[in-house]
Formats: sequence, structure tokens, C-alpha cells
Amino acid sequence: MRKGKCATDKGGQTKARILETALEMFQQRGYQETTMRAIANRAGVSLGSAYYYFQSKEQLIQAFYHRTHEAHLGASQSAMNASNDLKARLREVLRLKISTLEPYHQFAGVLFKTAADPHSPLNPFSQESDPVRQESIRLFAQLVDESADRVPSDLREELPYLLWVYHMGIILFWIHDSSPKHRRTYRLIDHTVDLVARLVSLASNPLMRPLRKRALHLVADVRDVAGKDGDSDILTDDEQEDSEDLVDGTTV
Amino acid sequence: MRKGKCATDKGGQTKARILETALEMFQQRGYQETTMRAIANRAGVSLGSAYYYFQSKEQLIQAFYHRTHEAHLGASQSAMNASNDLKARLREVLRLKISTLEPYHQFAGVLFKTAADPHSPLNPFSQESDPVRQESIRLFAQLVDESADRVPSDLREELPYLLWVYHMGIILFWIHDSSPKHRRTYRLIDHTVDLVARLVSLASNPLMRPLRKRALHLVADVRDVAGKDGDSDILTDDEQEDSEDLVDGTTV
DNA sequence: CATTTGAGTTGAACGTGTTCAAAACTTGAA
DNA sequence: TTCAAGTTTTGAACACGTTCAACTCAAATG
Repeated sequence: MRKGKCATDKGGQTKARILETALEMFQQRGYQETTMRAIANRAGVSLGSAYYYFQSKEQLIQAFYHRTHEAHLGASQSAMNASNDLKARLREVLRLKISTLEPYHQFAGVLFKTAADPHSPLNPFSQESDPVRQESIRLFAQLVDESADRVPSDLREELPYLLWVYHMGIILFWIHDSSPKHRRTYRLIDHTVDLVARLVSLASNPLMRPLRKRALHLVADVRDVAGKDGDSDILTDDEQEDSEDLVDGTTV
Repeated sequence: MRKGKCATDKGGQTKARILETALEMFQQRGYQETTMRAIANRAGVSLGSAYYYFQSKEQLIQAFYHRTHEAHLGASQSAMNASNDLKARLREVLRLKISTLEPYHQFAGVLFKTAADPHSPLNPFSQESDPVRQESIRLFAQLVDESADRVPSDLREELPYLLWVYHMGIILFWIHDSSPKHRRTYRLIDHTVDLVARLVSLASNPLMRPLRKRALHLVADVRDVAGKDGDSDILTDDEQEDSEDLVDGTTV
């Protein structure tokens, strides 16, 4: 009931078959080395058909991103229930992300090449361009919201986005990581998660409020460059006092 | 005296002409829209000639990067003499970078697309792949070294690289910045420079030593992922005591 | 049943980055 | 002047992403 009118969903099946074949071949031979013709051939369709379902070769990457995201989302849910401490959850979610992507390490690089493109929906700026990205950020929102850690509301608001960017950084590292079994990446996760947790609790300290405020305003402004051509001031020099309800600010 | 044996340096001239034409056309029509054939045509050479001097279209970007880098380097020197306070210097150097790149805002995006590619010499990991990048980092080293600010030696060692990454982040923002005269980027520079300066002095505080050490070890490890397949431990759990000569650790 | 509709399919054709073998030119020596 | 050994230049050819006008055919409509 997705698109076509027929009950057999012939189109959907063809589309799935093409995607399946593509991912398989990407995995085996890499992205550049796999031609659209080869994909079409092996999927048993014509070249034109492949383009009927996927506007471009890069769109296959997009579909891949979507698919692995869903897998990661599912895997994360159970991990989220196992613990309610932010640090432990973050660690597990990141480890799951890497292991989900594992089979595609070889060609995952192109994902970043496209993500860095200003016109790509994956790029960290320009809000809400991509539903998958939004969903991905929502995962981190869930991670933060349901955690037992006390975090001031202003930070709580931006933290999901920040964690998403952080997680992209981890993936970027992983792409370059040629150590056996990607142990360096897992170690990096352990170490940085530790650091992030410390930073969060440090930033949650009431003494840090002014600096934190300033930083968060910055983040909010950076977040959507591509969005508006606006000229709204980040922060007037006379530090404006906002009366947000501060949840808490304890621990270390 | 570059390569050819003849005194007229015909080859060098041809190469320069091609590059000139290319940059001009990139500026006018954008990168994708400018074909190698068009460049060769307008430069008055054959297609093959263009490829004789530049191995690929992307290599023209590389040459562009090289050229603007030199311009920026020159402009920075005078700015470096004007002040010896890290914050002011950093601010000026970054502003100069943006104004140097200004004419190429339209097509600078591709620079990042290539930089994100694991095999590109521009990408932040994998050390010493590109001489220009190294030189660029050296500029920040100079900026730090000659500044009056007191910075502990361990931080001083990694700071240039960190600032280089930070400056890449600013450029990434600028690429997406569609505000008039890129005022948002300049504002971002002002605000983040402020933040960076605060962070540096915060990190220089002796109380922060353990956290700083930990973070710096991380940075050093991350810095060269693509380099070695190694498995060197970042930090054993029993925090090893290194007896580095600590320059100072004052302010705030 | 005949007709219409439109999703699905096709392969030829185009544009562009890149390669390459051969031609043209330059230089220095014989 | 002639020759050899480069260096530079050339354009045809190739590969691959992408487009598109035409075709097929099953379901809906009458």
C-alpha cells in the first residue's frame, strides 16, 4: 500500500531487489567499482529501471543509511532498557552503531563524502532536511531524557544534537580506522564517552552557567546555518537574563 | 627551473594558464558546471594537455587550496606582528582566512567534499599526507608559540592541530553561510574565539591537569588514525605519571 | 469486451572525467 | 645538418552516471 495500486506491489519488490543487489555489490567491490549497469544487470533489470527507482547512485547510499539506521534503532532499544545512566547508555549505543555498520566499512567512506556536501540532506547544518537524520537525533534525545542524570534544561535541549554530531565524529574515525577489529574505535568510544560524561556534569555545575549559556547559544545558532539567511544576534553583549526553568545542576 | 630544461619554462607557463583559467571559470560558473573541456578550450590547449599538467579535476582544487593558503599566509604575517595576545591573533588570522577565500565562496564546497574523503590528503586524520596542510598547521603553531599567553607545554604541543581543526570548522560554517557579507561567520569567529580563549586558559589551570592530560592523549591518538594500524594504548587505567616540563598554568 | 490510464521497463544517446598511443616540437650532441 | 632523447600536445576512445522518449502491459473504467 506504499505507492503502486496493484496488490502484488511489483514495483516495491523490484526496488527492494535493486537495493539488495546494490548493497551486496558495494560490500564486495566498493562503491566506485560498482557500476549502475552492473547493479541493474545482476538485479535482472535494465539500467533505466534502476534509475526509475533511485534518482541517482548516491540515493542508494541514502537508502543504505536509512536501512542501517533502522537496524541500529532496533538494537538500541533493548540496550536503553538495560541501564539508565547516561554514560553507560551512550557507550552501548555507539558500540552498537559501529557493529551495525561493520559489514559496510569498506564503502562507508562515501557516506561522509556526501554528508560534507552542502547540498546533502545528511550534512550537520541545515535543519530538518532529512527525516532519517532527525530520527537519529531523536534517539539521542531519548537517551538523554530517560537517563537518570540531572541535566539543566537548556543543555538538555541541545545535547541530543551535540551527541549526534559527536557520534558522526566517531563514525568518521571508524572509517579511517584500520586497526584489527577496529579496536581503536571501540577504545576511542570508551575514552570519549568518559570525557563527554565528565564534560556534561561539569557543564551542569551552576558555576558553569554563564559559560554554558554562551556555548549553547552558539550551538543553537550554528545548528541551522543553511536554514535562514537571518541576522539574529547570538548574544548581545549585555548578557540577557532568560528565566528558563533550570532542572538541576549537581554532581561533581 | 621547475621541471623542464628550457629556459623559457614553457610548460610552467602553460600550467599556470590552465590553473588561472580554471579558477576563473570555477568562480564564474561553479565547479560541477565547469568541464575540463571548457577549461582546456578557454586556456587554448587541448583536453589532453590539461591532464598532462593536472592529474585530475580535483587536483585543480588542490592547487587552489595551495594558492589561497599562500595568500593567507602572507596576509597573516603582518597581523601576527600587530598583537601578541593569542585571542586577538586568532581572531585576525581567521578573519583573514575567510576574506581570502571570499571570491571562491560558491565553489569552496567541493573542497570539503574532497577533504572528507578518506583518501584525500586534506582530511584531518592521516598525518603529513599533504605539505600544504602541514604548513597551515605550522601557522597556528607560530600563532601559539609567539603569543604572550602562558600555556602548559603539553597543551602547547597539540594546540596548533586543534586550532587547525577548529579553523576548518569555521570554513565549513562559512560555506553554508548565506547571510549578507557572511556576517554570521564573522560573528561566529568572534564568539568562538572568545570561547576558545576561555577554554585554553581554563585548561591551563593546574586543577584541570588530569582532565587535560586525558583529553590531550586522546587528541594525539585520534590525530593519526589513518597512519598506523597500531594498537598502542591511549592510557592505561592506572594513570601513568609523565614528567614533562610544565611551562606554566596560570590565569583565571 | 474495448478503451484508457499510468506504473513499470527499456536501451539508445548524451555529457563528462579520464586514458593513451601517437604526433609534434625542443634541445643538445654528433 | 642530422639524430636521439626527451618534453609537450593532441584528439580519439573509453567508461560510467544520467536522461528520455518510446514501449509494455495489467488493472480500472465504460
